[in-house]
Amino acid sequence: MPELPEVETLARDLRATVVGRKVTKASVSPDAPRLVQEMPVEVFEAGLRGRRIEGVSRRGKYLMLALDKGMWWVLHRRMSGNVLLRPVKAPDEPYIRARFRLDDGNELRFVDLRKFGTMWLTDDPAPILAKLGPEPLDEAFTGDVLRETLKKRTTAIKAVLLDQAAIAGVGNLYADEALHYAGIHPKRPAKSLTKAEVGHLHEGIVRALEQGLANLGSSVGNAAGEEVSLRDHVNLNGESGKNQEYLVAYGREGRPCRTCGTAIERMKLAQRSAHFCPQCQPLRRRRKRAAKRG
DNA sequence: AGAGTAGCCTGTAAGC
DNA sequence: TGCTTACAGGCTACTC
Repeated sequence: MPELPEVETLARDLRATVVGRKVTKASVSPDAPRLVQEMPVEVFEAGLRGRRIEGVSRRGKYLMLALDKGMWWVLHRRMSGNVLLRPVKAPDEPYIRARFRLDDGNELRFVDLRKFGTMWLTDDPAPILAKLGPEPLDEAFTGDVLRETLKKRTTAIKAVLLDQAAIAGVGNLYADEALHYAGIHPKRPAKSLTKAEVGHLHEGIVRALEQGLANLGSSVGNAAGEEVSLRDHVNLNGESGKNQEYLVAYGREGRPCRTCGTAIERMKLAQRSAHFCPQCQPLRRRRKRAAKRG
């Protein structure tokens, strides 16, 4: 699913391909009535027409395209949203919810099986992004910053990692990965983490996200060998990422922990599946020696 | 105010 | 075999 590494990969691909291009036509499918936010679809389509893309950035899981005339095109992929860059004449993929013709013979296609994706056209993106917490890959995001956030929270650490107001851009997959790297059980109350554990978690978050980014994202739901698979994240050219091959926790239920060989377990937490190693990520501190009985 | 959860959405897979 | 149900999950809106 698109989290920080997947959205950042998309932002980088777009920066290399569509900056300087002009949108000559925008059309949103009538079967995606929730795609455009806060304005009628016709206003959105007319507002994008003729706009030049001047820059591409990312905040949390939001993709931001800076347009001329001070406008911003903001996009959130949610669960199954993908952006593809294709020649106008290329055959359609299934589930195209909107298309944006460019002035070079290509078009951007927003493909979204589950229709959770959202877009805005605005002269001020700040309200859309207002609740987001710090960017985990910024230098300003330190172990101390994370410790300040966690010390007030009584809920499970994994629920906090999923809270975009606590840390922007971490979702279910990278939260499981970060907790595994840190050796922390997903159910541990956030405020119960020691200073050392918060340090390990900080390192785990950065490590999980940077590895995902280096591998151009995780594509866990796509059928192997399918050229353009649309059940999960694909990049601008339609290819899957590679990070699913390197995951240590997410989606590995029943398979051996890469550290100790114990079977990875799955549990329900905060209405999400949480994957963890019961040996490397114990809920309670293990006794140093087995208790003697009798 | 923090915590917990229904609902949005559709294809796949498990269960009867 | 064919139908029903559960599941995947980012985020908002809602309740307690």
